[in-house]
Amino acid sequence: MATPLVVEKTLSDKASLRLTEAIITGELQQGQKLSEADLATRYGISRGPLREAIRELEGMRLVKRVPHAGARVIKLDMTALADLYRVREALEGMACRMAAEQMSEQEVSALFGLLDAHEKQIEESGGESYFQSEGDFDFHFHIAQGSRNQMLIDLLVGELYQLLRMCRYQTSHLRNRTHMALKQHRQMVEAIADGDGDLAELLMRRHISGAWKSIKVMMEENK
Amino acid sequence: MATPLVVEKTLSDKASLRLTEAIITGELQQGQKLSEADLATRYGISRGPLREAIRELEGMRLVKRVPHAGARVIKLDMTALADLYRVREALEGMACRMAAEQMSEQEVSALFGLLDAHEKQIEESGGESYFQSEGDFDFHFHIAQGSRNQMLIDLLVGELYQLLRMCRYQTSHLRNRTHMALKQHRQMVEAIADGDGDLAELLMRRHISGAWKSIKVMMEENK
DNA sequence: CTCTGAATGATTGTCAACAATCGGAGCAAT
DNA sequence: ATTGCTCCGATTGTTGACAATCATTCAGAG
Repeated sequence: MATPLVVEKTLSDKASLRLTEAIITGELQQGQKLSEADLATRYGISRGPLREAIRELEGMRLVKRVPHAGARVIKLDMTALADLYRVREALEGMACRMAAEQMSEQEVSALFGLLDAHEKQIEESGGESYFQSEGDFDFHFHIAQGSRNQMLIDLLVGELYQLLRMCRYQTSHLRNRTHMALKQHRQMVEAIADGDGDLAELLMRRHISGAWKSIKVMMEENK
Repeated sequence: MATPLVVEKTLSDKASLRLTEAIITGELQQGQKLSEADLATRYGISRGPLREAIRELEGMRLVKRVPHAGARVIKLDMTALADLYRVREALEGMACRMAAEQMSEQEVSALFGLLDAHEKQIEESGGESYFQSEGDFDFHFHIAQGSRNQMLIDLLVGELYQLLRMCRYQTSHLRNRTHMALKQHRQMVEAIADGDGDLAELLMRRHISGAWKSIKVMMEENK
């Protein structure tokens, strides 16, 4: 395959990526104002491309912009997180259903392989949660791909997963339910292997609403 | 109500609105290239704001942009439409469930009033389809609002409904199922009035998947 | 005749200066 | 002391010129 090794990117695209990472990792804190002049000089570009990058982030719902007053990083409060998980429940549920209807056998066996690898990682790291979080993204990413629905894929991978990563950074001190999650993932893949769309969607929705309930109580405890 | 009569908007925001309408109404045809210089002079603004507007449309999935090659209006082919209706099924289904769980009595009775008004319109216009299409938007808009989920509302109203309007313009020659749709709307509102989230979601999903099947066969006939 | 590749024109990407707008400090009047 | 006004600095919005990139054309070699 002759894909170019270096994909030429535009300055605003690069700035968009950098800003995205800065927001997700908390380098730019929630609610913080984005100063065009400051960021432009810091990134060594002019304000033109930077403004376009901010417009792009606005489309990804990472910043909110108000005319003549600038852009601010969104605040992921409880309400916003509740909204996010509800939307995920709907979209990922549908993705899981469609994956069950359309994934090839190879993809399904690749999913099984992924689960085994995750299990191994969890055992080796003694329940260390970081790897499982990465593994969780892996899993959901593959399910989304399996739906064959490009709009669904774009919404999940391009927008919601960024917000989810932001949430994970914020709540990284909370231990997460790795074993429970892995078990649920396995159940889903089995439903997918059976081509059982109804069950696959049901399981994914339970998985996500369960995750939300767990996060919610933990956040209320630690607050 | 003391909303300001003249809302000061930025040039790129105005350009964004104009472009959106131009794309939805077909003034800018599907797949057509957007020339920055041409559009800028036509709208009487410079290329800076116009570029930002295009970035915004990209976020709404109305155009696709490729670096150094410009932006083109998306093409709503069968695949894209199928994807769209599937995503709508998931999101509006969830919205309908949440509306059933959270709408106030006043909102529910307002919904009943809306249905009566639509019925009257349909009878008066003898099944004229245009009003029903507008009425359909009204209905789905109110359901989305009733979910109280801002992310869901933004996704549906800000992105998907624009694509849907574009689709309606494209298929306006096809007669649509006004009476069937009205009946289904009424069933949904009754489920919402009962606070029956399960049923409300089920009905909405059937409503949308049914609409898609109907559109699909009509498009295949007329092709 | 076909294919390669260099010149060229058109289009997009970037920049720095200029204009418009907002928010707050300071001051005066009640 | 508080309210309202004015001015001013800071920030965002806009512009036109300049640089970089792509697509096309056309000349020439095989």
